Amino acid sequence: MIQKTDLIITTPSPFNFAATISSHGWVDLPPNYCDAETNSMRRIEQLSPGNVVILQIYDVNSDDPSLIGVQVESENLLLESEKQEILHKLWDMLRLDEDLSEFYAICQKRGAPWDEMTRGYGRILRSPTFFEDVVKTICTTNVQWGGTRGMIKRLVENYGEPYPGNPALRTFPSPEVIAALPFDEFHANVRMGYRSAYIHLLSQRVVLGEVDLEAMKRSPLPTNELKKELLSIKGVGNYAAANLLMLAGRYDELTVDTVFRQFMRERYFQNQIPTDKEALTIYEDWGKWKYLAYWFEIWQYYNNQ
DNA sequence: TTCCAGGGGTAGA
DNA sequence: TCTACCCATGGA
Repeated sequence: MIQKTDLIITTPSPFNFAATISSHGWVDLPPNYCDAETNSMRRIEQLSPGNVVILQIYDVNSDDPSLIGVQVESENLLLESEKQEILHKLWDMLRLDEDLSEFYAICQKRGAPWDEMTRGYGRILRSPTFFEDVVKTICTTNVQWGGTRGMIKRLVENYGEPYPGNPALRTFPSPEVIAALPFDEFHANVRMGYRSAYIHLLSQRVVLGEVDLEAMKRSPLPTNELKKELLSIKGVGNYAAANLLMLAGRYDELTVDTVFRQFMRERYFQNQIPTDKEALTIYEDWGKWKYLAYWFEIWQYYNNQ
């Protein structure tokens, strides 16, 4: 018997749900699904006791952006602890605990167009586990976006836990599931090229306790030291480490990739190709907020074209 | 068919 | 720290 449970999250102000779910491509990578028409997001998630549920996350009222609704579809009536787990995970995914007041104050002082940022922009969607964020980031390297989507889709379809009411809907696979697979089988099914070895190895190291990704996400270490830890993960280089720092809530590094280089060339260098060093000087005075400044500019640039 | 993508690992300077 | 070379995969 399908159960539906409605939950409400009251967010800190300012918050902009639409800007958060469309903040980057993560909303289009399974087990996340974007419904552009209703401006909502769906996610298939496994809870601690093992239950797989469907989360439909939406704006309760566009006039009151501080309220987020969550409709949970499940096979069994939800326990109170499961409701709390869902709220906790969504709080983390939407980064509702991040204090952006210092950044907003700088944007306000700079005036237009930066002051628009203070209308709740800058909370960039992430996954409930850092493992999922690391795997997805590795699958964005040296591949076009369509390729990334294909890899993650195959990973979820092959190895995610199915939702009982519709086995086509699956969760993001856990490191335990991936680590237990024979590598050849995993490699053949996910078709991630050389990335599959990195992800299989990472899963094994997580299961063996050799890498604690959740501790990295919440590490008190200075950014440069945390970056070294991230770079020690095979498959994570400069671009991926910068993306993961951003996902861990640190904005002092920029993701130098083909998107960054093309944007900088068009926006700041009159279509002449700058060196990476030259391009990086553009956001230097944003200090620990570099990535959010870059994110806002590129988000505006491609949404207004 | 060839090219190359939201790069990274490794070896060798 | 920098450079050269190789790396699977699939879309264009």
